[in-house]
Amino acid sequence: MIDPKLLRQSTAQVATNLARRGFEFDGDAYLVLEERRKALQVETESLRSERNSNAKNIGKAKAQGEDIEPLLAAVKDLGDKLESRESALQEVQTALNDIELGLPNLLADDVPVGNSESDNTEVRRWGEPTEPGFTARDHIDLGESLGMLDFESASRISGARFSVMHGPLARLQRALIQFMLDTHTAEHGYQEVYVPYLVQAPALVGTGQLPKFEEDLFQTKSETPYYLIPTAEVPVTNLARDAILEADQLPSRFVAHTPCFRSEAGSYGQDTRGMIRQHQFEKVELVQFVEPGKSADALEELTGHAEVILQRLELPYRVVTLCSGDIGFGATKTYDIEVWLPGQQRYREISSCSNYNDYQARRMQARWRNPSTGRPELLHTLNGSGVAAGRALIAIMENYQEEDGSIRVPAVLQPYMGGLTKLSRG
RNA sequence: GGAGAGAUGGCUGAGUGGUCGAAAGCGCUCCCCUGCUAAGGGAGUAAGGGCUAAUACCCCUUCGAGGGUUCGAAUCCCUCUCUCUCCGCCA
Repeated sequence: MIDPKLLRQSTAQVATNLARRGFEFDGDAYLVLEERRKALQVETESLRSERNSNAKNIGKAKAQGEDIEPLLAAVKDLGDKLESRESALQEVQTALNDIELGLPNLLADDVPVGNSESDNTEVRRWGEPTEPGFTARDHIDLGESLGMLDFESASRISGARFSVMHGPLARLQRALIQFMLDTHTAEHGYQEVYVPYLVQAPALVGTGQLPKFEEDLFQTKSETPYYLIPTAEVPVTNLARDAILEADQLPSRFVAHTPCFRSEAGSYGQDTRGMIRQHQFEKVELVQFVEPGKSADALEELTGHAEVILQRLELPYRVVTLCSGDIGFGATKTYDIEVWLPGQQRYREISSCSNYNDYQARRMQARWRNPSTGRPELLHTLNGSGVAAGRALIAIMENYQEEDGSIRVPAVLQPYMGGLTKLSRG
């Protein structure tokens, strides 16, 4: 959520910033509502104040044994009047809140303007695109011919956009997850957390998936409705909900491995084959809570933590800054890390690292106590994949393939594979 | 799933219709006192919102959540959620 004060004091600037995203914010309509809110709130509160002092006087009079009938008469129609103002105020506040929850975050100044993925700007590259010296096969071809990737069973069980992995390949994904968790906890200062995979609506409102993107989520039919998490960002970031962290607790870094569930509504026709875009995938997620003012640096650092994983896996990648038209709803700035996939002859997203500044914190009331003011203030939240396990698995398969269709195991993962150095048929 | 108990400020815990945003204690902050330490004395110490140039006043809201009764609710009524204890079931 954007600071409501900023919204009403600098409406035009906000609208200009949001326009870079192609988001149209009707500032005038907002200000009309805001004026009504102010008038109604001032009126409502003064009526309440009047009622309170009357009630106090009645109490005093009664205690002294005086006749309270005239006082009661004087207060008679106050209740009705107050009630009508309260409900009018409530209505306006709900309308304002709906608008505010529907606004994307303000963009950082250095986010490039653009309309689509093609306008993202490359920041750096690491490694050279793998040249196997033969025609590279894609992960589907490789996995199926190894007998380790089984889309047929998956579709029989669950339909499209699921996969079944067998034996060493399934283990390789587990190895990857272990390796990533170990690296982030031992070397990057993250604390591992285990979190619920089913969450309730307020958690998703907090991180920004709701109310606007409900169609991307799976929901249970239970008596209390739950949503399956689309990312660990949701439960992990909500750890700070309604909290006031002390200054010495910041920065606070968490890492979690969870499955992620996405309905992928609207993605039909894209990446329909293979493991690139599925309803269920595994991800290791990094989340940070930091002091405001330090989040820009923290984003660089967090992105670096994700990059380390790819470097250790010796997977070529590049980092791009998402442009204003491609960046996510709640982010103020996002770096995508794209890994080279020889089977597709292009870079594909494997991690997305975002700074949300106080956008999520405001929705969640996630605060810290600023020692210089002594007051609770909103903190800043960041998150990034560190990295998506399913896609990392694809990247390993395609980048480590041999001409005979076998797949070498990256050196850093071999200890997690019981010393196995190669995935091969039979 | 069954039975019972409970939810109050950073913590413990009082408060069953009025001056209660809330006793007392602990903790914390500041001041005083005291060779040092220990002890002692005093003052302060919730959050959100409105108004505002203001983190100054003033006002509103909040005692698990939501509704209701009332001139007035932490206190009475209803619904829900969560926590704890015991039983059952289970990984």
